[in-house]
Amino acid sequence: MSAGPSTVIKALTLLDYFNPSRTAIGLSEFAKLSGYNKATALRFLTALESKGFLEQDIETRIYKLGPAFLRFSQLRETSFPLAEAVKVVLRDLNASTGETALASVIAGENLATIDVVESRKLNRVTLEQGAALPFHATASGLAYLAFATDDIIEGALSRELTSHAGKTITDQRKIADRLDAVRATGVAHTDGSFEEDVMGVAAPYFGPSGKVCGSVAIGFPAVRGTPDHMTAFEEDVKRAAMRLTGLRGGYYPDDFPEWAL
Amino acid sequence: MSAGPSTVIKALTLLDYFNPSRTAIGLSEFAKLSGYNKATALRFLTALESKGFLEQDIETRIYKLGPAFLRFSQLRETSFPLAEAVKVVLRDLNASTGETALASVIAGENLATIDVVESRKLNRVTLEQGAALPFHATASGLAYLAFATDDIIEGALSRELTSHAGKTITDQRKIADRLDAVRATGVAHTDGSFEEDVMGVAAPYFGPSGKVCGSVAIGFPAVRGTPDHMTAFEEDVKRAAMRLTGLRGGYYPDDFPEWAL
DNA sequence: GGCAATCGTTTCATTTATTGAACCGATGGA
DNA sequence: TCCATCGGTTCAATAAATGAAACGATTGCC
Repeated sequence: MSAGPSTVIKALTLLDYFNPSRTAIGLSEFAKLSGYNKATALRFLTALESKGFLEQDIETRIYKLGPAFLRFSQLRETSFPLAEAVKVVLRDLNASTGETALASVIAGENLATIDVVESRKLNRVTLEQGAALPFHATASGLAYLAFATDDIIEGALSRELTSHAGKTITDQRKIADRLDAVRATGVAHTDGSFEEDVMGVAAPYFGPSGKVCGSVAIGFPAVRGTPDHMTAFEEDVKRAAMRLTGLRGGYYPDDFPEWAL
Repeated sequence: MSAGPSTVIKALTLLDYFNPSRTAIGLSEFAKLSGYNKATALRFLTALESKGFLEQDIETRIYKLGPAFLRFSQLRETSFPLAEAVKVVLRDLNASTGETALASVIAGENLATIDVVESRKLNRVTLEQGAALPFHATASGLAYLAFATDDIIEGALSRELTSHAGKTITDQRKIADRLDAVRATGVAHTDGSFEEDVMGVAAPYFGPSGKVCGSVAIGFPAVRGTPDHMTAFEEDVKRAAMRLTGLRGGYYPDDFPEWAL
């Protein structure tokens, strides 16, 4: 059962080691993180750099994400403006709930935050843009997974299920149950599974062929997760996801709980 | 003297076939454009798709640029906000000149438009965002090349120098002369070399290690290229490039004509 | 100031993934 | 109905990826 270890995939995987708190990486660090041989890593890095996907500081020899992303995201947006639609939807979701709103999208094996509109409350949830969201510990991740294909679910859960907080669910069976619940209602909840005293509510949005693309969510301090708030939150989040689905030209899949819309 | 044709580079090169007027490409078209075997192209495409760099419409099987660019450009911007700085600079350049302002950045072997602020005049130059700029026929290209390393210059000029308009310079020696002029003054001009009756003025901007990153430019109808306009335009463009260099945390290289600043 | 660790980089024999012609079934237009 | 073209698959031949070791240059530590 050889998965076909394409060289291209290996090279592109190096980019996944960037995150909001690690924006610059050197050769040796790449080699250590990826487990590749230093020579191999170097060849990948120079290849990526030559196409503008990385940028090497000529003095420190350290690598950063390159200008190609500027170029291609620009290009993608002209033909397929998602970023703008996301911004609008999140602003409204933030306005109606008063909480921090975020949207995520699946890119490869990662669910990545693509935009955040923060709450203006003093006690609020602050998120890093561009961060990867663990599938099993966030509402966004659960909302996405619930409507993903079986092999994606399996792939996501077969990784190590890190415990991020006291209430993180690390049992694969329990997560499967949670996903069933999400499928039934169309929304996902978390309560202290990503960070202590932080709750999340999320709903998936879909693409043109009924394929789930990512999720829309809010995050808020657990103290504000009172029952009456929650029902309002759920409605708002679902509406936001529906709207984004529409703006994206997407369709809900057949197995989506219609009554939940 | 085998150049070592890395598979990774070949795969990433496929992405270069996207442009503002071709935002979706099928397998066979990729194979034809790139000259790769269909099987090879397919393997590259699925690899790119699996990492989110491409997105395949499940019905038409056609490929588009994927969501990974959203993710990584977001990530790049949080640590290194260029897009915003560019927007500000271009708006001011547009305000002071009244003409269409654009910024470009080198990504791999291409000089790509990353942002455009259009003139509000009726008779104006309209540009497509994300388009690749030919080095030899645009002011942006000449401004960049003039301060690039010798091997980049050679690489850029060794490609076929397509004639885009009546006055396009396709003679390599003449272009070298133009580059000398640009080095002396710090600004590049074009007059009808990219499109008839369109003029351009451009200046390079630099990165943290004194390396040229791209250029800032304006494009305008040739009728407005009167001598007094031109001197003002040059000053405005140079100032804009200087500002962008500063915002980017860049430095001018030692061989930059200081009196030109 | 000198020693040691670590950095990025190069080399080269070994291995393994990449390559491409031919083939397949599906789709769609003439 | 036929033919062209689409996306995708197969498999032997081949060419490219690999990794241990070594190199020189910094860097940091005693």
